[in-house]
Amino acid sequence: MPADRVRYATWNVNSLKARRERVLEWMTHAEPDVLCLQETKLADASFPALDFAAAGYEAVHHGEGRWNGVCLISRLPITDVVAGFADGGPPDDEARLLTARCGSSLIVTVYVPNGRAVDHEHYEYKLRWLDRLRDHLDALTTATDDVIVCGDFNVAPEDRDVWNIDEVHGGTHVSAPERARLGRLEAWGLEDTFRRCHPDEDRLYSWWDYRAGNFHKHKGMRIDLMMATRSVADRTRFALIDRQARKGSSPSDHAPVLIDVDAR
DNA sequence: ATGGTAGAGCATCTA
Repeated sequence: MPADRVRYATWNVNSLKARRERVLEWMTHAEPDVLCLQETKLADASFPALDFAAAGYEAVHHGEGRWNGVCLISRLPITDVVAGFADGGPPDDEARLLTARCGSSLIVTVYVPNGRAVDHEHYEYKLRWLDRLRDHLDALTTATDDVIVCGDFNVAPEDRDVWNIDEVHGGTHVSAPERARLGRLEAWGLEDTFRRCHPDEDRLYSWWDYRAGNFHKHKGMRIDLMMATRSVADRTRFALIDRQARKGSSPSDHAPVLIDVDAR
């Protein structure tokens, strides 16, 4: 990785305890400068910070134990760490949001609530959560800053980001209200950098259900996103979903997404 | 055949 570019990656690992060796191995060949993980399913005390330190990375983790959990792993110095929302509202019961400055960029990693079904109470939580995310950004930064908001959004931006719009369980991930929240983040000043690098390609997914052989049938969705402000998006030269990392024994149900950004 | 798998942890919840 030449020093004139910074490589950012995001990966929902579905338990860092189960995926620790696989993540460390992936890092040795993908060589991200900044890696955000979701669904670590770890308490902070169980986070394997030493493994990442030995590989040359600083790390911060925001977890609760059994579910959720997000972390930020970086070769660049990590400062200004904020766990959860900074919007002035009540604390989130669930560990889904972590913000920090890595070098000169503000990195926000998210594990957006799944929603379960559009008529479920959890779906309302998802919509409120996405509203709060925008307020969180307003509280900490502006769209003229170098900001990356990445992670598992549990929303597919467009119909072409889903293998079959009619088969999406419970109608979540593709509903108009969720996409409207994504649109509000875009209106705030964030851009889907992966889509910008691949404007015309379809069937590019980042998640495949473990069940029913969906990965091998390529029945997936693109729900893991690298959103960034214009100053970052304009310098994004490369974007990739690493499907190789979804193969082999004991994979996560998500593939990592990475982008290379030219240095200023 | 209206399910299927995986991870938490030990009955069932979450995705």
